[in-house]
Amino acid sequence: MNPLKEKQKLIVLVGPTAVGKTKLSIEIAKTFNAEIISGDSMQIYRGMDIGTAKIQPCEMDGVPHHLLDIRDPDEPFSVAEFQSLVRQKISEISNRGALPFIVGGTGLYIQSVLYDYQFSESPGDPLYRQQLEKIASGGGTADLYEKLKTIDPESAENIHPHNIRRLIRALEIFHSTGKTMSEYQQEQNKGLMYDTALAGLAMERELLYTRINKRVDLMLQEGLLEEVMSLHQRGIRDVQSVKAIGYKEIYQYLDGLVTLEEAIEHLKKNSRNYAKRQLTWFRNKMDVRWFDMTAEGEHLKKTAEIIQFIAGMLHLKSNT
RNA sequence: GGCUCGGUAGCUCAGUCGGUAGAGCAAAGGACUGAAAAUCCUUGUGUCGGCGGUUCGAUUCCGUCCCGAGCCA
Repeated sequence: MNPLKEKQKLIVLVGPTAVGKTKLSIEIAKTFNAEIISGDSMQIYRGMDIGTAKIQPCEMDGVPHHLLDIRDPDEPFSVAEFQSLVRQKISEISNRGALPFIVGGTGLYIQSVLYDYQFSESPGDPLYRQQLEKIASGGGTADLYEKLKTIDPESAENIHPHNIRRLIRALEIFHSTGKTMSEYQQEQNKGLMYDTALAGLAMERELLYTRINKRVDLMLQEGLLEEVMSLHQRGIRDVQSVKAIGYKEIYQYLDGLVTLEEAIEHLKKNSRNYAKRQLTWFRNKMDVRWFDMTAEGEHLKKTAEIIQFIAGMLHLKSNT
């Protein structure tokens, strides 16, 4: 990037699932004439609305939304694609004089946009991947790890020997490009790519979990079961989309492996565990300014604080 | 009212022939560069129902009380 050129401004709102990002994002977007880019790995899929808690058109209140419903559930997607799509969107939105505003909960995806993540030219080699998976499932995981240690000791340091998925990817990068994963990482710049206001919503854990449990019940009332059944009936299985929380658990029920009650319990538990993983990422990998949304009575006050923080960071005037 | 069985981690329970305890699940913390709502790593959680007694020492044995379940009246 040209160092003389000013960085583009960007608002980012992160937080764990069910913390209330969607509702707040509309208020913020309207204040700053912003357009929202979804930072969510599962809301990209068409027909997966209830289970991903996707915003409904009637809730958007005129705020443009991007990167929702851009794939069918049987299509693959990746961080690298997300990164390049979002970079494009940020430029487009900036060029038309609006503010780009990323809202979502997928840490890696958002991180790859904010920072200069350099992905290899290799999107993946399914055949090679299958070979390695076969070796791994045949008890050869340790051999794969030894192999990685010889070709890319630095990455091997960072990957646990049992983490087969990341192990295979690291080997795959070298196999198809001749360069190691750590070489790619060394080429990237450390700083933020944009002039960023990064806000995060937090909440007392107990309340967050209560909200998650309640939201799952609400999703069921709204027809989650039917939504998942229609994917199931279309024969969609063993793909990324259907591994999403809310879908994989109900698939187990539809396949007769568990009762509906068990599926719902798993769904709630997986959502809770997911929220915790999200928080781990945001806390430790991102420089987030946190806002505690625990007290419901202070919602207005907190919203004002967030708006003030964004305006201050980006030297903006809000149009309220 | 009598008898029997039980009360140990947030839950379900195991155990200690007397030296203050452990599994599963839940939970907490962490890692993460083309599957990330994925994948993977680490870790506890305790007045062993209350009060007395015996004992150097009781969660364990004895007494008593409280609570729950069952049977008898």
